[in-house]
Amino acid sequence: MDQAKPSVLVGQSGPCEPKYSDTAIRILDAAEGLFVELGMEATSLRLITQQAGVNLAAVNYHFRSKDALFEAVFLRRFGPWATQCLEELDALEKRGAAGEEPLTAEAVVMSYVRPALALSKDPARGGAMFVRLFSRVLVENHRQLRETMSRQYGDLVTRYTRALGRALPGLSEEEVEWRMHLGFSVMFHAFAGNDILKVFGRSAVSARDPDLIVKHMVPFVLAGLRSPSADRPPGS
Amino acid sequence: MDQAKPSVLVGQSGPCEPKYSDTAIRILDAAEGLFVELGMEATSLRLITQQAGVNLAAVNYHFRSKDALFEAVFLRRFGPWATQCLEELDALEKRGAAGEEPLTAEAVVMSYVRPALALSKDPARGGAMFVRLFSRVLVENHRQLRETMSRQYGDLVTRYTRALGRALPGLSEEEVEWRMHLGFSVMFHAFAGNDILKVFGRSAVSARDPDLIVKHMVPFVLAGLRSPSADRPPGS
DNA sequence: GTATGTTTCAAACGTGTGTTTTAATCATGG
DNA sequence: CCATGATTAAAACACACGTTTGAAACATAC
Repeated sequence: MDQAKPSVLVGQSGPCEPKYSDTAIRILDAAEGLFVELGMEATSLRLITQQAGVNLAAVNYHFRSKDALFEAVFLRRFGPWATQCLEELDALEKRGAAGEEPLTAEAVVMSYVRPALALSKDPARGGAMFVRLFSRVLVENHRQLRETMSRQYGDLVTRYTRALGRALPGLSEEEVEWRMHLGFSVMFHAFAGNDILKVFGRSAVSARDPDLIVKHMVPFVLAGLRSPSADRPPGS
Repeated sequence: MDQAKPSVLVGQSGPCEPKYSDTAIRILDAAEGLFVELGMEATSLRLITQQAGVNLAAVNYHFRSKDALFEAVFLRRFGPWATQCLEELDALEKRGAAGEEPLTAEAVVMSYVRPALALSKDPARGGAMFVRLFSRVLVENHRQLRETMSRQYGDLVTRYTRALGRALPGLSEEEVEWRMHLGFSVMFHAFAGNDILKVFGRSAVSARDPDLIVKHMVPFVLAGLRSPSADRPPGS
């Protein structure tokens, strides 16, 4: 009855990276670029398979469906990034607990900027594709993916919120979450190059050089994170 | 040969609001909500017309095509917003030139936040739809719309950049553009509720109350805008 | 009331979609 | 060498899409 599937399914037992066959990888690579450029809905399987140089049916054979393919494309990049972030955060908290380093907001920010920057510079791992894909996920409504994310990586955001709260004492939990939300937003959309100026044709700024992005973005975000509490009226 | 069209076309002579028939308005309203919720590609004309309670062919009659409909949906909101922004900016620069008020970064920011806030609170003019739509436009690739925008509203961004440059003396033009880019990004995505926490299921923050958004977002953005130049090394 | 221009409606058109099917091909161990 | 399972390939499937058509309904003015 049930067909025998190769069972390289994505969500089986936590953040382990599934092994993919050669054709599966070619599909993932082609799909990644097209999803980023055109969006999931506007990208057809025929375009993907054509660009990947594989047969159309290969998508439904190696992945289950187009939706599952999208999830696989996304999680292939997100998994390693999340892992690196958690490692950085571990080290950070350990040094903080040992009293070696006071756990600043800058350290917390850099603990997720650094992995993203590393990814951006490594074409073998997708380059800047990941952040651009992520920024699409933030705006579009991928219900299935959202479930997977909250099930599999829910504690990541919890831990980051806690760390940021410790780095920014004197803020209510609500304010910490707001700043986390704002800060993360800036980072992803800046990396992705979602530029207002671009919409108006004046795309002078949106040089895609990741180092340049970090140079301007990190100080901006840090200043925002460290700004005085909005809860208290001006006098404090 | 050429069919006689009702000629309610969008881009004819600058930011004038075209008059729409009743059915055209119902289509625009229905399409707006669906485009925001599902994205342009995932929204079918059949869904739009069904929700609007009009015949399928009405879309291609009143608007020329689905693409033209999207442009009309967007520009219906963007036009008034841009006009209000330019008025605020005019007043601001006049007061600045007269020496009554020194043209601060806060004033510049508020000159585009205030119109957006006003729109957000006015259900008759789409409420928060506009910002959410805009945040989609920032991410998706609507080539045609981009042309219209740069042709019709190109000077808006030029003027804002100039004003912000004056409000933030001592920054290179490049840095001003970066901060403008980052600041606008935060605003639109914050208003649109594109929340990282939401992706992970932890959507504690994303209350859609516009006042709350402004309360947290504006100080964050202002702090970023006013942060010391990233061009100069720490000592200055 | 008839003529005219505008708007609605149901139906169909052609195309492209994601997916399935069935057979062919390949690799590999007995 | 053949049998078995995994992978590829070509073709077709059913369906939804944006768009077009041609006639009906409506309004308005003569």
